[in-house]
Amino acid sequence: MEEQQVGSLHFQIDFSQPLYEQILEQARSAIAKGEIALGDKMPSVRELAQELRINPNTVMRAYQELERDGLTEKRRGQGTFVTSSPEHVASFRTDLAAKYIDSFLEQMDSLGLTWNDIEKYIREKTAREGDGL
Amino acid sequence: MEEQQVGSLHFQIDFSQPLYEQILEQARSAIAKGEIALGDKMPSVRELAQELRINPNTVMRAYQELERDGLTEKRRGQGTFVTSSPEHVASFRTDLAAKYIDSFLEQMDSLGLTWNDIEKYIREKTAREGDGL
Amino acid sequence: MEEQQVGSLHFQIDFSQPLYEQILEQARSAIAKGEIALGDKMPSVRELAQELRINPNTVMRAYQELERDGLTEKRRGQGTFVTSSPEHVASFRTDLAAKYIDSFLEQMDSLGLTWNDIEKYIREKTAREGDGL
Amino acid sequence: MEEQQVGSLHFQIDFSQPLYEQILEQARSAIAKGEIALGDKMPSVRELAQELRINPNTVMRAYQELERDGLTEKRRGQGTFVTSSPEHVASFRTDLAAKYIDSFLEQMDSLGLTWNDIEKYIREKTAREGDGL
DNA sequence: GTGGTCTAGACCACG
DNA sequence: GTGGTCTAGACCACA
Repeated sequence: MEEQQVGSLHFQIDFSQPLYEQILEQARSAIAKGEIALGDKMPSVRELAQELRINPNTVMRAYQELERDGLTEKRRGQGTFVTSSPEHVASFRTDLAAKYIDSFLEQMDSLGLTWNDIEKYIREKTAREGDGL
Repeated sequence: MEEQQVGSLHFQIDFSQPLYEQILEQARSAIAKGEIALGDKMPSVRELAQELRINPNTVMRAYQELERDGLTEKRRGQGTFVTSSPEHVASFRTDLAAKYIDSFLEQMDSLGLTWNDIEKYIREKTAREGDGL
Repeated sequence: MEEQQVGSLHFQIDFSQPLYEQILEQARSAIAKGEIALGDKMPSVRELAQELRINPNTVMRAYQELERDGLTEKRRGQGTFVTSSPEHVASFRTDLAAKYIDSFLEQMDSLGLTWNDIEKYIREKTAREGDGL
Repeated sequence: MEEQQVGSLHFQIDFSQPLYEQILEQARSAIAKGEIALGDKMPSVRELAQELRINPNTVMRAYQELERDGLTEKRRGQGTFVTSSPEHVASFRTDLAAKYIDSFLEQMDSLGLTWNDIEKYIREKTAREGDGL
C-alpha cells in the first residue's frame, strides 16, 4: 500500500510484481491519459528512486523502456522529458491496446466464452456498480 | 510451433513462457470447452512429459494446480481424472472469466480507453476477418 | 588486448567502450556471419561473465538486447539459444546494414565527399593491401 | 528539429546526442565544404551559445576541438577565425574521411558484407531516389 | 543448472 | 545537477 506523489505523477507500488514494470506501466498510463503533459519534465531518476525508496537502477530500467517505446526523450544533463509528439503517444496507445485486446480475446476463447457472454457480464457489472456498490 | 497430440488433448508449447503455465492453461481450456469429457482419464504425468519432451516435474506442477482448482481428481493407482461434476467446471469457468475480464478492464482503463472504444475495435476486427482475411 | 574463446564464440574486449555493447556487437557479428549456427546454445550468462571476468549483469544486458533484436531466444531454465529462423537473421542484417550505410553516407556528405571519392579511396586501399601490407 | 542560422553557419541540434559533438561536426562540415570561407570570423562563443540556447561551456568545448584540429585559430581580442591555409583543411578532410571509411568497412565486415554488397545497395538506393522519391 | 530482479555503492560524461 | 555504465553480491522462479 505504498502510495506516493512525485511531481505531477503518483505511484503505487507493491512487491509482488517487478518494481520496474510497475513504474513503467504507471508512467505509461499517466502519459497516455494526459495526467502529465506532453513535453513536461519527468522526475529525475535519482529523485524518483529516493521518493519511492528504491534503487536508482530500477527506475532507470523503467525509464529506458519508456524511451524505447517513444514516450519519453532524454536530454543529456537536463533530464527525461515526455515526448512532445502526440502522434507517438497515440500510436503507442493504439498498438498496446490492440495487443491487450487480442490476448484477452484469446483468453476468453480458451474458456469457450463468446463476445456475447462477455457483453452480458459487463452489463451486469455496470448495473451492479451503478446501483451504488 | 511445437504442436502435439496426447490422447484426446493437444498441446502447443513455446519456450518463452513458463512451461507449467502453458500446460495448465491448455488443459484447463480443454476441460472448460469439453474437448475432454467429464470423468475421462487424463494422460499420466510420465506419458505427457515424454510426449512433450519436458521434465516430469513441470507436468506435475501443472497437474497439482488443476487439482487445486477442482478440475481434476487423483485416484490411487489409477491416475488423474477430469472431475465428473459439471458444477465444478461451470463455477471455475465463471470465476476465472470474471478475473480475466476485470484485469482486462483495468488494463484498458490504464490506457484511458472506454468500453465504447473497445467495442469499436472489436467491430472493426470482426468486419476485417469476416471479409475473408 | 583481452582475447577470449568461449565455446564457439570468441570475444575481444577493451575498456574504452561500454562492455555490454562490445559483447552485443561481437555476438551479433558471430550470428550474422554464421560463426555460431542457428539454433545453437549460447554460453550461459554466468559462464560468459566468468570467462570474460566481468559482471553477469553486464552480460545479461547484452543478451537482453540480442533477444530484443530477434537474434536469440531464452528458454526458461535451459539457457539462451540462437534463433533458428534464418529470416530473422537476414532481415536484421539488412536493416542494420542499411542504417550503417545511410549514416556513413551522411558523414561523407558532411565532408563534401562524393561516392566517386570514396570508391577511389577504396581502390587505392585495396591495391596497397594487395601489395602485401 | 531545432534549425538555427548563426552568421553564415546553420546548425541543427537534437538532444539525444552530445551537444558539443554536434556543434563540432556541423562547424567542421561547414569549413570542409567551404560554406564558411577560409579566414572568415566564426561566431563568438557567447553569441553562438545564446542563439542555440545552450551553455557557453558546451560551445567552448567544441571550439577547442576545432582549434586542436587546426581548422580555426584564436586571435587575441578579435575572436575565432577559420584557418586561412587550404592545406590544413585538405589534410584534415582526408584524415577524417579515412577514419570514417575504415570504421565503416569494419562495421560492414562484422555483418559479413562485402564491398559488392555495399555497391549494390548504393546503386539501388540511388535508383530509388533518382526516380523522384 | 538457467535467466530475472533488486540493492548498494562506485565512477564517468555531459551541461 | 543529469543520465550511463559497471561491480559485487543477494534472492527468486523455473526446469
